[in-house]
Amino acid sequence: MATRKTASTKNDFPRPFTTVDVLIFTVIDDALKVLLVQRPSDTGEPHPGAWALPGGFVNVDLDADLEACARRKLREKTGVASPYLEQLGSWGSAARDPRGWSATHAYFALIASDGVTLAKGANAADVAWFTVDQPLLAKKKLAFDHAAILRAGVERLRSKVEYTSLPAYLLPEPFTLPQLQRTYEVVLGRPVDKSGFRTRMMAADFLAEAGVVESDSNRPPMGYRLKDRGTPVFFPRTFSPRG
Amino acid sequence: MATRKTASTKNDFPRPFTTVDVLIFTVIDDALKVLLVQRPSDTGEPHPGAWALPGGFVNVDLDADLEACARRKLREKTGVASPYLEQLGSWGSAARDPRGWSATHAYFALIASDGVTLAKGANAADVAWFTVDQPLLAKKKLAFDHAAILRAGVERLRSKVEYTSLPAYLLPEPFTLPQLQRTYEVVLGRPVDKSGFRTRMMAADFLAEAGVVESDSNRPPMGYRLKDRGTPVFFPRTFSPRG
DNA sequence: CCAATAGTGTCTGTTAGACAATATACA
DNA sequence: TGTATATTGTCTAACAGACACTATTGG
Repeated sequence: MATRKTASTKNDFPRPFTTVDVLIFTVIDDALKVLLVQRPSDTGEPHPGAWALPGGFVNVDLDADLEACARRKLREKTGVASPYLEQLGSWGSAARDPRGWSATHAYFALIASDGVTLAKGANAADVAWFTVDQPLLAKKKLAFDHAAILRAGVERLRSKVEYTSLPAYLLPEPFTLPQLQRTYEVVLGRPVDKSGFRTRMMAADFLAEAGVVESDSNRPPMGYRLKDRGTPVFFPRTFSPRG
Repeated sequence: MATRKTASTKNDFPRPFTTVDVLIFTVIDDALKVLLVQRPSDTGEPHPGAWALPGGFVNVDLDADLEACARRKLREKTGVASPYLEQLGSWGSAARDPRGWSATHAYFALIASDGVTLAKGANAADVAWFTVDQPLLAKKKLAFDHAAILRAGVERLRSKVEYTSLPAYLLPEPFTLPQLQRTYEVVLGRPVDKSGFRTRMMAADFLAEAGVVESDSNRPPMGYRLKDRGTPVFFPRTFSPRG
């Protein structure tokens, strides 16, 4: 980087805006949800009143790095401090923001819906969960290029759920295997075989028993916690290892 | 994004630098190579004389978007216009560049080594291919955080090679199946079974016959081209489709 | 006919998906 | 004992890895 043609060290050329946006996913009522915020209508900023991903400019004084910035946004909106957080990608162009050349760094977070208190502003309706479904994804109503970013995030999530333990981050601990299976099914949008699912989960060896959990009725299920919340598990893949 | 606290529309706060860096990979002499450029020693810029990834500041006037910027860097260094290009991720922090808060958008490109003419500057040795091996990856000699970016890129490449047709972009067309297999083996760093490899490639149905190719001796192999250079093929994965 | 590489066939252990059976609670 | 959910077991078709074999060229 930084092979500048001029011998000057001033670096006084136009700089794009740098922002961070966060896709915050959870599961509520057997549906995948994403957090959106409504943009202000009275400040002269772009896309007044439109729904957008939570995010904003990198604060050079507050944010040590991009991920810290993403965590700050998440904390400000949900109060959640320790989510699963992954970088999704970046989107930058001259056209995406009417104020000028801008580049956003998108992250996506997976959190459990319990214990989340949405941070409302003056307007009580300016932060809300939206169900991730065709209407939301097809609708072009989101601010900026946030619809495209959301589509990319959902695609990435669905893709990774096929071979990782990511859905476990969408549930409060302890959770049961039937709950986890339902979460997989919700994200994937298709049923999963019970027996194979259990075999797979146990073979991955990432769950620790946490005692039987009480349920509404019938046989009480075993509760589980993640052995290591820090890193998700990857299930075996194609081109399997050989000598 | 852009939920600024002040009602001002001036956006006149400090902006980080925005750069793009490109990991340019190819295969030469049965070894994976990456292109590095040597930083100038006489302009007062950071890391003088150190090797670095090709890249630099986004030019708000020249670059319509981030990918266009990456393509420009690639073209300037190699003359290659149509590589496989994929976004790798972004790295941004207050500390990574001594000149101030900066964020770089990293891309990685796969190109065939034939027909590449390295763009040399005044110093003929300032652009060169480096073999991607333990010495290079372990050495902390690269400028900025480029060693970390390189490690991430190699990891991503190795990972995706397990289940995609990416290595095909490292070869000039037409290529033969033995050549392609050798390329897989070079990137993966382990042997691959011939029969299974062929079955897999043919089943993926992404190669078009391009006539028998002459070789040094022995039985001449069939040459192939990609049916669609635009999109790589993904081989089947875990959690295979069910009704 | 031999050597060298290209390409195909076969065998077998493993596994994922489908589905059946059992276990454990409450009413 | 009945019912609903949790959990485990079984059966089988498909497939991947290992390895052997055939094909085609040049010498």
